[in-house]
Amino acid sequence: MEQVRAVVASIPPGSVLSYGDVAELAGLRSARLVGRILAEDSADLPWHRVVRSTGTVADHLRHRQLELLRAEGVLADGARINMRRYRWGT
DNA sequence: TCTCTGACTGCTT
DNA sequence: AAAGCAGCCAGAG
Repeated sequence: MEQVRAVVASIPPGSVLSYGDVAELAGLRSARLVGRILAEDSADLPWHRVVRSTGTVADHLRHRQLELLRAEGVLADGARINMRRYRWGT
């Protein structure tokens, strides 16, 4: 999980990754594990740059996350982010 | 140990 | 477009 934190911390502003992407880059097989790790402690991480593979976000985070992303230039089309455009490394 | 529960994902209805 | 379903990992009771 140290890897997970390292990966998330390395996502540049204006870009996003899906939980699955982070899991893969960190050498894990489960996207859910990534979400669980962030849920425990994401205080010093740019957690808002991690979204679902579809570009949507969990309800309890939707408002705050989209707001933080908007501040970095990642504009959401309603409640969904344009992954084709903002996904990191593609 | 077993069961339940998610900041998830891809596939099929 | 929306809802169901089966894998997925680790912590809590």
